[in-house]
Amino acid sequence: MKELTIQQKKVLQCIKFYIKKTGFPPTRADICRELGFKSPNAAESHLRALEKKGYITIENGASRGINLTENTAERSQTIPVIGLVAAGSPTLADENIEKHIPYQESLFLSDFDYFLRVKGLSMKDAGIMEDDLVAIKKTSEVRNGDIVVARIDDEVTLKYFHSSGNQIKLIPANDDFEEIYINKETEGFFIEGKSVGLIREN
Amino acid sequence: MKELTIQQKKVLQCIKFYIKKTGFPPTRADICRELGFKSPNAAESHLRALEKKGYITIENGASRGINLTENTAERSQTIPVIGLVAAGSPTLADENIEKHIPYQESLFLSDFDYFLRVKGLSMKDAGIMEDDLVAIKKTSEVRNGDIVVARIDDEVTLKYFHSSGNQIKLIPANDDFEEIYINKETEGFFIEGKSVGLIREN
DNA sequence: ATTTATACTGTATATATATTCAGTAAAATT
DNA sequence: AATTTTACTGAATATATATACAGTATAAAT
Repeated sequence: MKELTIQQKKVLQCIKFYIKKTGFPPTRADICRELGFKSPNAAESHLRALEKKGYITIENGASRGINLTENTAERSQTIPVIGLVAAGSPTLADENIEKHIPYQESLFLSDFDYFLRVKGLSMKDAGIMEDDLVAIKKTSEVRNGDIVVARIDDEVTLKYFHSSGNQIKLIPANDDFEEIYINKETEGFFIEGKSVGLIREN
Repeated sequence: MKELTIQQKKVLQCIKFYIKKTGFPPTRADICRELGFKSPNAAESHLRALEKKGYITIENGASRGINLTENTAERSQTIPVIGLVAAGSPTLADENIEKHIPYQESLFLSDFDYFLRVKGLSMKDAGIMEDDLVAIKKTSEVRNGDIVVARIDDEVTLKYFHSSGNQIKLIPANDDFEEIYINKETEGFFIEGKSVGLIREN
């Protein structure tokens, strides 16, 4: 889908927010009020741009006849599932996203940013099995004992985190795997986030 | 909430359907068209009745200003979480329900009836840890290799299922636990359901 | 260099829409 | 028995709303 401009994004967000708040879409005048426009035509032309780019449909002649496209509506309520690939970091770039699954607040105790699809059994003894979806919160603030997503150059792994002084240990939960020792200042080392939950689809 | 008449239910259904179809609520005229009324006042008075009974709210003066009440929208049903207690079966009786958590369709591949809070580590090697929530589908149709909720008299356990001929084996996923052998016709033996997914809240 | 898209203000207007008023009639409540 | 609620038709209307038209100005694409 074609990229939106900053203003168009604002208008789209405004529509979503208005629907969430009131249960029905805004009028041109409502959008102007929310975003500070002084002419209804400002809203009108943004709406036509959003329509042209496929983010909404407009029923001509109908009041509040704005309908969020399936993609548009979903994107606000779904969480991406990202594959844990050996090379490449788990970014939210489209090519890394397996699929989207419905999101609900308070599914876990903490909020989170994406699901990571687990490959391999290096965290087996922590009850994390192949193909499990681990809920990841993007943060570099982690504590000893946390299960973290760590990146070393292009390799991304899920391990227990333990730091003492300047040294960091990445500890697997499986005797068949080796511990990884890194220095805090090591180039290419980065903590992507930490696990805050898990879903197994069986 | 006060009971609705047949006609009022029809109008409410009509509103829900219209929103699902178009993305925005209907006008009085739209409702008339859908339900065959010849006067917009027919819709108007039904709407006011629905408002009075608390099923919708109406923003006065706004076109299509109908908002389904939270209860009415019913989109996020909740699913009970049941504790796996040594004595007593996981029924949906209130005293066994820990809490309710929001439910989302298609969270797992199969639908399910409740979550079971896991106690103990008898299924550790299957990646099922203490306090995990196992999504259970109530059924007695299970296959070899399924993880099932089995009841033997008053004891409820989560185990791998394996039957051959008349004999059933309940196999733990932890060497510290023993396999359980039962005859199909054993009194007090019952398959409550099977696992179709798992959530770990961390 | 020219066209197209973005990003608005400002005015005008046909019509889409909510809403009131006047009735009729049957069913349910009080 | 009297009142309220339900369930409409039918007409009227103020206004909420989409939308076209006339501009201005800058940025991006061709």
